[in-house]
Amino acid sequence: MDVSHLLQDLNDAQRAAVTLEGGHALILAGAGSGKTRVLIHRLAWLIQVNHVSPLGILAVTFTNKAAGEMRSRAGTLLQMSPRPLWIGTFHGIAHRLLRMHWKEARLPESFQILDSEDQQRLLRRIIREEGLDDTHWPAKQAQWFINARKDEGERPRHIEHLDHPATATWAHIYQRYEDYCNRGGLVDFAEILLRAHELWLEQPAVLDHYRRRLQYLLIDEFQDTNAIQYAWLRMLAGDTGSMFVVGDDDQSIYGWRGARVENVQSFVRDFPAVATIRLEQNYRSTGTILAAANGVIANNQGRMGKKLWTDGPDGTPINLYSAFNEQDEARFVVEQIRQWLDQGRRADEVAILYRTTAQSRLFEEYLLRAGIAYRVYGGQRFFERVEVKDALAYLRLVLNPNDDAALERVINKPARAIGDKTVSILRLQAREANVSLWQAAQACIRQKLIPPRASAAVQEFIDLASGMQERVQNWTLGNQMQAVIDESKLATHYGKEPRERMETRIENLRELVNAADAFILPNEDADAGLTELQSFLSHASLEAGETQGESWDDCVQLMTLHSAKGLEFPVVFMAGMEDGLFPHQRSVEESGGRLEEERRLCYVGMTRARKQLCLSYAETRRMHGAESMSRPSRFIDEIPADLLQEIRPRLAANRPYVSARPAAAAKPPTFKNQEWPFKLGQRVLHHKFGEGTVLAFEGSGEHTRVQINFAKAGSKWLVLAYAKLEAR
DNA sequence: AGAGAGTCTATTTTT
DNA sequence: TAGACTCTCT
Repeated sequence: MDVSHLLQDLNDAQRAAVTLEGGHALILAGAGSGKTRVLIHRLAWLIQVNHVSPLGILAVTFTNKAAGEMRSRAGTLLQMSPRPLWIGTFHGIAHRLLRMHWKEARLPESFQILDSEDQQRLLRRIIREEGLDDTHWPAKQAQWFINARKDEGERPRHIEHLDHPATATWAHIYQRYEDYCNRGGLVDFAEILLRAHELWLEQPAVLDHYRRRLQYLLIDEFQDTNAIQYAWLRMLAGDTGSMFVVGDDDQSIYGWRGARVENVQSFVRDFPAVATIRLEQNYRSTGTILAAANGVIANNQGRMGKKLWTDGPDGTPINLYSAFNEQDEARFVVEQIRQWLDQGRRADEVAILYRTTAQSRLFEEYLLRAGIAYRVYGGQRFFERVEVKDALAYLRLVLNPNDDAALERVINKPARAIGDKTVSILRLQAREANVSLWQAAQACIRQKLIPPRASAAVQEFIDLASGMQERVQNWTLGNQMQAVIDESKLATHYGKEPRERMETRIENLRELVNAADAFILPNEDADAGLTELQSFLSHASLEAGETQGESWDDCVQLMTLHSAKGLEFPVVFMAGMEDGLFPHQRSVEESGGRLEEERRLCYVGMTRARKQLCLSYAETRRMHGAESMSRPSRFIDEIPADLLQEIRPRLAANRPYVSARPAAAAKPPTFKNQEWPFKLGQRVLHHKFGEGTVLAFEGSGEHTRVQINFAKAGSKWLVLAYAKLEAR
């Protein structure tokens, strides 16, 4: 067979990686070095050259998006259906294992997945139920504690230092939470991984089956694996499996949620004869951008070592803008984008990256005002919307009435006179008898433990749910969804909200029915023995859907530095480059390599840019309602100075104090007071805001601002130099 | 049950 | 400062 297509267009290092003979491999793949390409070509190489059965390969990624891309690219390259390949996220694959081996994993067949919101609600309830004060014991922290333990593979019984009172309490909450989950057949995200690990630990026969079958393991973004994921991989590989691991220690930015860069080093230690290959040639950025990024990351200790290079052009210098405040920064960035667009370039070639989500707001404001289309990454996803989750909760009850999380969510939604009082009696009963709320509810009615009125209401709810269960059983998913929404009368619940809010909710429910209608049971889920309903619900939790269904085309991209990982843009703005914001204060204060992680984040951000990179910072920023001054990010100092070019506006905004920084560029001509082109009270015309009256001037020289009362837009302060006012 | 007042908190996010 | 959240009162 001709396999030249597998090696064409690969550089030497890439080729070496793809064609490695057996054994284990660590591919240290720098940003933009063709990492995904190597992974996919390796996969194809195994099949087409080494004649490995597609069934013998497991490829693991972190996000559904990455898994999807890998699947489709593999299909294209191999010219075959990627169906038999096991490609998926850690969670997706672990989930599949649990579905196939629910008995061995000691789970009920219809176990449900709790997303983090469900988990947090459940925890809040447990904490209150335990009589703990939830200001001292916040659910969020409990969630953090439990997930961190699970990520380390620890059950409550494993937790030591029970003599430490706080830890003892958290462990106790963990235990109670576990009881709840087991009772209702509920599994959170961390639990999926932990269970899958325990499944193999406790069922040698199952492990043996998969060890024999999956001999070739390809892992993407290895630097993001946590302890349990690594343990799971090691277990699967055993002594015979072959690991092909791709990652970049310099792009490890998820330490705060349990990722262990050390796994990269451990890998080399734990597996024999690991071949290490570095991919350092970069196909994305200009020489200048790479030199700058290299300069920054070089300040980190204990790296595996890697230096990106390109045989492309050096490109333009990195721009640096020192803004007076955050408003000025946003104004500047948007104006730069305007200029870019005026050159006839596309908006979707531009990204604005920032450290914290809150920073997006100002940019949105200014973009909106400038009439430039934009898209903000992150935010609420479809299957996480309240109304969608409410409707799904009913569906979950249809599948498994013991799902306490679902029952609690909707038992009084819409209001059916089942108040807190009643529900807490149910909880108490459930806890005492160690049964689910559903069972407890029936017991309470039978034993007359709740007053007659409430009892009737609860009975009504039980009838509703079991009625749904019976009737809906053999219907199509879409009809089930519709029936559940109709019969629950959820719409009446939202009916009381403001009109606009209500309409979107109803619209989303309609969309949910459409999604159910359009849902096709994936083959792998069918193979795992899932019903359509089970599969749909699992999908809703494991891939909560796109953030926004909005159009994707030709918008300026706004996102945090974290969510920019893996993406690239011709033009990148990194905003808020201030010490305290980036690196974030919390990371500076905390020990444990947090600062180095911030530096890696900076490295990730910079290497997103293909042609142009522009950094900006504000000397003063309004945060949490207070004005604060800060100095430029230390990361800026780490960029070789000759690569930076400071951008000065023709006229800067008003500065209340003199910057200590030396001005790099010569100052452009400035206005003097006498040269004000307008008089107070004069009528002026603005291209956007229309006609108005000059109310005041502020500042002088290049800082001159002018206040104008516009007939339509109201009163505004504008920087004179930018306002382009016309006298009337 | 719902409005309105008061309180608290503010890093990053996927599954 | 603003938004989410809780509590209180009707």
